[in-house]
Amino acid sequence: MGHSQLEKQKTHERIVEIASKRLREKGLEGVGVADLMREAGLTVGGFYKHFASRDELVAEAMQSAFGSWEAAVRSEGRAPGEVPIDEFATVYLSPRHRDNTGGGCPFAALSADLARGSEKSRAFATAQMKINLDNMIERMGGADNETARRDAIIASCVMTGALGLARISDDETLSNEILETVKDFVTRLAAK
Amino acid sequence: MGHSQLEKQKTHERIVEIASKRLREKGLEGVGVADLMREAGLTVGGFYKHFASRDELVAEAMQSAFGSWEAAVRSEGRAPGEVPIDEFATVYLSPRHRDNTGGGCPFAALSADLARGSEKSRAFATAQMKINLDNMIERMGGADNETARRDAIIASCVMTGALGLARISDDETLSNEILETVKDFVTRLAAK
DNA sequence: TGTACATCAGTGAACGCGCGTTCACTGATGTAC
DNA sequence: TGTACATCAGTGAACGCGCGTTCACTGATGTAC
Repeated sequence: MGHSQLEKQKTHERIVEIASKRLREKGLEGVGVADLMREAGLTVGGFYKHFASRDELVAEAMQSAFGSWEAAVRSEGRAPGEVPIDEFATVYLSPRHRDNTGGGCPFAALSADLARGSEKSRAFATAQMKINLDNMIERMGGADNETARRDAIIASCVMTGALGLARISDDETLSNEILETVKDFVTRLAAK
Repeated sequence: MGHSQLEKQKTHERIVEIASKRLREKGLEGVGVADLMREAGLTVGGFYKHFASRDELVAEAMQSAFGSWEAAVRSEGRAPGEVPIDEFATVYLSPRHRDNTGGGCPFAALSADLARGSEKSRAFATAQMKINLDNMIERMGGADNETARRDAIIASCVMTGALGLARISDDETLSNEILETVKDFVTRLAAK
C-alpha cells in the first residue's frame, strides 16, 4: 500500500465520511470501529494510525456531519436568504430526507445523543444550531423583519419535530401526512 | 427475603419503573442490567427471575413510559378535550420538563431509538402516536373542527421539536427562548 | 540512473474489560400433616 | 399449635462474547548517495 500524505489524508476523510453517515443512522454508540474500517476497505488495526481513540473519530464525524449539513442548507452556494423557504421545506420534509437519516439533518438524527453529550460536543452543537437558526432567519425575511426570529424558531422546531415523528411512524400514510402538513404550514408561515 | 406473589410483583414493577426512567435518559442501549438492579436494591442474578432477557425489560419499560405519559397527558383524569391547550403546552414546554427527560415525553426522549427500533416496537410507538394525536385533536377543538387535525399535527411536531432543540442547547437563554416562543405559538394556534 | 536504507500506512492476532446471561446455592415464606 | 418439607426470589461468582485498543510485523514508497 502506498503511503503518501495525500493518500493518508484521503483514507482519513473516507473513514470520517463513513462514520458521519453511520453514526447518524445508528446513533453515536451504535457502530463499532471494526465495522467502519471494514466499510472503508481496511482492517481494525489501522484505525489508530488516524485517530487517537474512537471518541476522536466521533468528534470529527460530528463536525463533518454538521459542516456538510450547513453546506447542503446553503444549496449550490447560495446564501440562505436566496434559498426560497418552500424549496428548503420541500427538501427537508421529503420522504427522501426522511429515509436518508445518514445523509440528513444531524439535529433530527442525533438530538437525544447531542443532549446527553459531553460539554464540548454540546457547545459545538449549540454553535451549529445558532448558525442554522441565523440561516433560517435569513430565509424568513432577514434580521430586520420583526417576526423573522420568532418564525425561524417555530419553523426549526416543527421541521425537526416532523422529521422525528415521520421517522417513527411505520404507517406510511400517517408519516407522509405529517411531512405534507408541516411543509404546507412552513410555506404559509414564510409567505405571510 | 420474602417471596409472596405480591412482593415479587412490586419488585418487578420497581425494576420496570427505574428502567423506564433511565432508558429515556440514557437511550435504549445506554443502561446496563446490573446498574438497574443495583438502583432497585438488588443484585444482577435476580434479574432473570423477572425477565427472560434485557430486551424483554426494554419492551416493558417502553410500554410503561408511554402508558404513564398518556396518563399524565390526561392529567387528573380529565379527558384531553378538557385539558386547556395552554395548560398542556405550559407544562410540556417548561424548563422542568426539559430537565426531566427520564420522566418526560417518550417521543422526544427516544425518537431516534424508536425510528430504528424493531418492527414490533415501531408498531407500538406508532399506535401510541395515534392515541396522542387524537388527544391533541380533542384539545384542538375536536374531530368535527375542520382544521383540528392539521393543527394537532403541527402542534405535536413543534412541541416535540422544541423540546429536542431546547435540550441540545447549552445556552440556557436560547433554550428558554425556544420553549417560550413555541409555547406562545401553540397557545395562539389553539385560540384561533 | 541505480542501489541501500528509512519511513510509516496498513495488517491481523491478541489483550482486557464490560456486560448480558447462567448457575449452584441460600434462606425466608407458605403448605401439609 | 408445632414440625418437616417444598418452593422460589434473590445472591454473587463465573462464563462467553463483542468491542476498543495494542503490538509486532509487512511491504510499498520516498530519500540519500
